[in-house]
Amino acid sequence: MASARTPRTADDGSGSRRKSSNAATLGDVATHAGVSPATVSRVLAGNYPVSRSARQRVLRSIRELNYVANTHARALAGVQTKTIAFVLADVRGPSFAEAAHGVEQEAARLGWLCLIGTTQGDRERELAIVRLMREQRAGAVVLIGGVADADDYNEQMTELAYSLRAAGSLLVLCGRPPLAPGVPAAVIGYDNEEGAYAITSHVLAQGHRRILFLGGEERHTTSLGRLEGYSRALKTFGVEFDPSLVEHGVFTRASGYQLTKKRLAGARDFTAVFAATDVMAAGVYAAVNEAGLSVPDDISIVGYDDIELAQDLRPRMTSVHVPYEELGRTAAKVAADEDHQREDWPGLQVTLKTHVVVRDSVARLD
Amino acid sequence: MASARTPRTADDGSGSRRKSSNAATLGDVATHAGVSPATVSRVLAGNYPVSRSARQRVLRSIRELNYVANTHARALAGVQTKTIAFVLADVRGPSFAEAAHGVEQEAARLGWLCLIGTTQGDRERELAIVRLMREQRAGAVVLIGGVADADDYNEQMTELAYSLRAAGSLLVLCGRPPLAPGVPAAVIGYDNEEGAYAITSHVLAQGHRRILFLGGEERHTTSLGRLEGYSRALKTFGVEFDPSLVEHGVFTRASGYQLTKKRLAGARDFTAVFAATDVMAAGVYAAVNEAGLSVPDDISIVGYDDIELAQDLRPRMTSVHVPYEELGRTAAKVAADEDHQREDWPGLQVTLKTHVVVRDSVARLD
DNA sequence: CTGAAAGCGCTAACAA
DNA sequence: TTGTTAGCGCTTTCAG
Repeated sequence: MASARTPRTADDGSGSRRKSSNAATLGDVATHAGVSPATVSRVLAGNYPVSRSARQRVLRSIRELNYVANTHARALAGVQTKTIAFVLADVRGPSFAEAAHGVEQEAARLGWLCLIGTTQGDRERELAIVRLMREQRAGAVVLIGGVADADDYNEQMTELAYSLRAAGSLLVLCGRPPLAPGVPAAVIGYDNEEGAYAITSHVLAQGHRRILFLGGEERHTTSLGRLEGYSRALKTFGVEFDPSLVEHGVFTRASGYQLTKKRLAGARDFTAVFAATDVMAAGVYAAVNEAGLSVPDDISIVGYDDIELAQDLRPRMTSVHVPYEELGRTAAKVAADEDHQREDWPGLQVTLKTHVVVRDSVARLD
Repeated sequence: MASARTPRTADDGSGSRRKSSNAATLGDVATHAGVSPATVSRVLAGNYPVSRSARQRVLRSIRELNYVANTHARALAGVQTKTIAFVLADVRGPSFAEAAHGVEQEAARLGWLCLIGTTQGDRERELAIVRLMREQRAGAVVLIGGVADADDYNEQMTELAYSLRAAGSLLVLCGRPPLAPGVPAAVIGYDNEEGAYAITSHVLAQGHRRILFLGGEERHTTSLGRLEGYSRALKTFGVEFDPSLVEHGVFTRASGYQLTKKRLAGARDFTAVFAATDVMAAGVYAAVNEAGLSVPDDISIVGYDDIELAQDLRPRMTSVHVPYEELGRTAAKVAADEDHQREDWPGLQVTLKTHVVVRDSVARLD
């Protein structure tokens, strides 16, 4: 019934400074149930013996007062907040979304909440957000996707890793290269280089020798890794690496489109295009079609990520499958595992496998 | 350089019970700067006069100690946390992602943090998450996308709206029908019915009379709205509504594919398909192609949402454009606006416009 | 302009 | 089994 606290109904409206909400507190529940706050806390936590009758009464009071525990108070009192923060460049990227979904799913399954922040690929903003997350005392901070590498990147990230750990939290790098050994961070990745090597090899095996590589920003770790795989495959096949066949843009459809259009306007000195992401590849398709050329007869195209879109493009696109959802899921699992709080936690590095999915976008050159 | 605080390096490992992190607190800063905690707080808040010299010292100490304010403590002390929670069915839905992006962008611009939760379209889970968000004392809770309407839905959501408001928070319904008038919630929407009416009219105007409607779950508000627009257009054109031309599934590519495949296996008694979402429509394309039929010569297809994919399908798909990003942006703006905390806040309802984007997926029947 | 002190709501010793 | 009692880190009166 009426709680013991003064109901601020009638006397309200005359600006009482503190706008404390009138939600029931643990103390209210205790009073209502005729027990001490500690007892209420104990039935809530369920980690301590409480008599049946007391528990019953408390539970009833909770229901009647519509009590909801205050997370902040709880956090302040020293309980690790079960929230895992994840940070990515842009929720709209299908592969990011897939990974985010994995994180979200697993986190929910484990009863964790997710905090999300996006950076638009801006390093500064990323750093700022991670700091913000630390301020929120998130149980872990998961960074999804590559970044534009810069001289001070490693240093700053390393510092963040330590600072997070000092706060009982954990830095999880997801789809991004590891920091120096010994730095307290978990790395959940897949091999960009390997996948790119495999798919480039596939294209080369079909007889192509002039393959245009469309990458993201020049120092973007993901782009870099894929470019390396590309050039290693070239080497394996005894084809000389031609820097003029490498273009840099960003990981969007528009960028893939622009870049391709530009190249198509010049001498057509390539027979295939390897777009660093499927999304970029969609732009390549559009530009090639617009130029009145056919895929794969005139230009072969391959992508990377194997998002759903790859099956909707016509002809269906050959791509490198990356288990993004599992990546996210694993990240969440690691984040939620309290093991990493142990003094002697050895760090963790998981590398997931990728594989080429062959479809119809590469022509055999004879 | 070296901080003044004790580095917990050597003497550690002997399990100190409370695993309080060694992060600097406001008190530490105060001591370091030789002022009182209150002064530090004032400097931080910047809402009260503080002498130049004191401010200088405090600022320096903050920097030197690498101090980060504890959000939870702050929240507990009564400051509204600048976090806006948003809840959606699945981050992977491109239209949701777009809206989420809008929320995120605007929130970031305003200095707010985003909390995210996904429901997989499960009503129970949605309710649970909103409660969780309330527990987090989020400044606002934004619900993105429709839900499967049920008898008690309105009642429960209304209760939530009041309970959120009581906690100084706000319920924002985004792309979902309003609750009863007077309920303290903001509604940012677009007209599902109108858009569906427009695009169905377009198809009818091209001479089609038998249009298969592929919807989501039967009581899903979004699906429902679109179905209504569909049947109203039919009526306008004097075409009788045929329930056998309506199929229900879920808003995924796979569902669109299955449904279409099933219908294609039977008598082909339709010349066009209106998929309730573009994502479903992609599945329709796949099934139609697989059956050896051509779009739009054999089957015309239209979608709804106008996501990027619509331009990548071949032929490019006619669809209803929904300003999802703006939807999200508006939601965030409303959420962050403290106006809604006023006693006499009148509620808010915004309806954004949609429009049909005509591409190449509808054949003219003569 | 500054400091002391009283909480915000909860948890976790420590006693009983 | 239960209650009492300190805090967690910050904000904000209320006095200087």
